[in-house]
Amino acid sequence: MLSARPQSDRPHVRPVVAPSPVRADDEANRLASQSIADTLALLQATLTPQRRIVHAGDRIYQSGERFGHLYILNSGFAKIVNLAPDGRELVVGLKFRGDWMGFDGIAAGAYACDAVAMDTGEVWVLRYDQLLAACIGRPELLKMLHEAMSREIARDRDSLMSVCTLSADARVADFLRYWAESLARRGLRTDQITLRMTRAEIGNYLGMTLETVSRALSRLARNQLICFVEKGRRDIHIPEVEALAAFVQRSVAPADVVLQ
Amino acid sequence: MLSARPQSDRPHVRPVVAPSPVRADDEANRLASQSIADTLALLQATLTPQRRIVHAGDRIYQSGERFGHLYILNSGFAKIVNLAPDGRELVVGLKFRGDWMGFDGIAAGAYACDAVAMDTGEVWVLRYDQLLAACIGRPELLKMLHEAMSREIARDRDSLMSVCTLSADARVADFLRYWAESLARRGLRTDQITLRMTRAEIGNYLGMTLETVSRALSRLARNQLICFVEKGRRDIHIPEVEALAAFVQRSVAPADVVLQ
DNA sequence: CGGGCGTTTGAATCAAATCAATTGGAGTGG
DNA sequence: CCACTCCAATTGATTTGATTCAAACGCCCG
Repeated sequence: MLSARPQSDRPHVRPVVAPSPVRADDEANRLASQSIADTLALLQATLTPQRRIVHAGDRIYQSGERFGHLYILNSGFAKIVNLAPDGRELVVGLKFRGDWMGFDGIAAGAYACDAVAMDTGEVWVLRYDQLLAACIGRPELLKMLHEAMSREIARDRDSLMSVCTLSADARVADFLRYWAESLARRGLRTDQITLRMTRAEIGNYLGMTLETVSRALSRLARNQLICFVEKGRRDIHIPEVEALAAFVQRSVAPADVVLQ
Repeated sequence: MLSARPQSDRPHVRPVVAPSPVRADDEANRLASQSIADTLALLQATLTPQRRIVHAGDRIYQSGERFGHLYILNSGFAKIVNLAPDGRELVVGLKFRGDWMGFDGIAAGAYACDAVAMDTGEVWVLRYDQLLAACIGRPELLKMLHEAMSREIARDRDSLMSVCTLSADARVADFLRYWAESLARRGLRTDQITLRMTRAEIGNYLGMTLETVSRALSRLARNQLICFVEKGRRDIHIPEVEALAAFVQRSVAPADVVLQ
């Protein structure tokens, strides 16, 4: 567990000062943010979806419920919880502004998961049949729908990749990176994020126990990749998102770079 | 691994039903098989897809390649391999007759994975734009497409569930169960299956090492849940698929039922 | 026949789970 | 305001399941 001296071989701990105020990614994020806004605007214009305010803990839809609607998060955060018939439950996805929910119900005619709000927010409700009807003659709507489904498939595979190939520390780092990146793409600040999940939930999402999550976070903090913001350990400050990505990379690569 | 806490001690211990020669599942499988055949027939009738013969090891599409086509397996087996920029690679999906491939490319405009044939088979190639055009005015075609994407999303989540909540032994058992079930749904015999993957590949798919796969198989064989067919350890005989499912269930549940 | 690969199995090691104790903040009620 | 509980989180000690390292076997094929 305790290995090589830290200080020397830690090129990633750069001074907290932002290197350059405008990075290449910033433009990409601006575009992504705009794209999400455009999507929402188009939906609103063509379908005038029903709006629904949700609060932390509210179920947007539930496993077993008859499929009929798709949902889009206009604000807030949500988690997707997969339920096995035997009682196992697992957080299989996190949703942010502009994300779609409910695709899993199309094939079976009933939802296979619960979608649970993690914060106060607004959900737009679309009747699936109306959406399909609206898609006829509006190719951009269909394109949008397919892209959302495609993104979900690609994202799920990345999750699988993460749990199958990364160590616990790297998985937690990757989780934080993913969360921060998701915020960045929506034009939100990423230097300080508020996790809306307990350690137990994070662990459930990442396939590890809550103690392991806690230890991993402590190690990341010890190595300056993150730091906790004053009272409570829910708010996390990330000086450099790139440093987290770099850490994940190194943990995969040959080297023996380990957290102290 | 982690204990995806069973929410309560729900006694789901269903009795091991006496194996009647004609099970309820048989009818479901016949229907599923018919549905796959219908799908293929419809596609052929409306789009006359290009047919392509592939052999084990052939790439159906490759990561990075510009997206433009969707692929449907008419016969044979294929695996989907996700590639991370850092070189990690992971089998994230298995495909059987009637399965679609290439959805992951829609959003990004380029495929994110390799699709690799594991056997000689036939792939149908559809131009995505033609498919979309054909969907206008043929709702059943669009329905079919969406159901395929939905199924993939649901399946990916089940995979995640498997790697996150099951022990190595249970994961291997669940893998065999899934493979057998996939064959059953296509009207193929399931009592004896030929794995088209090495232990290393299985391990990669399940997030464990090849040695662990080998040990798990040995334990399953020792407990009569499977047995190897004469020469070579590629062919596996599964006396009762339900027994594998039951084993997975038990390994999740409280009890201390463990393989010898 | 011999080489190469895939597989099996054993022994040692290690990362993460489990068990257990403690802290600390948030909320409640006297 | 403090005493109290409750629950999330941290941290340490220990156990355990899986990986790693290593050796040997069996099958296929030139």
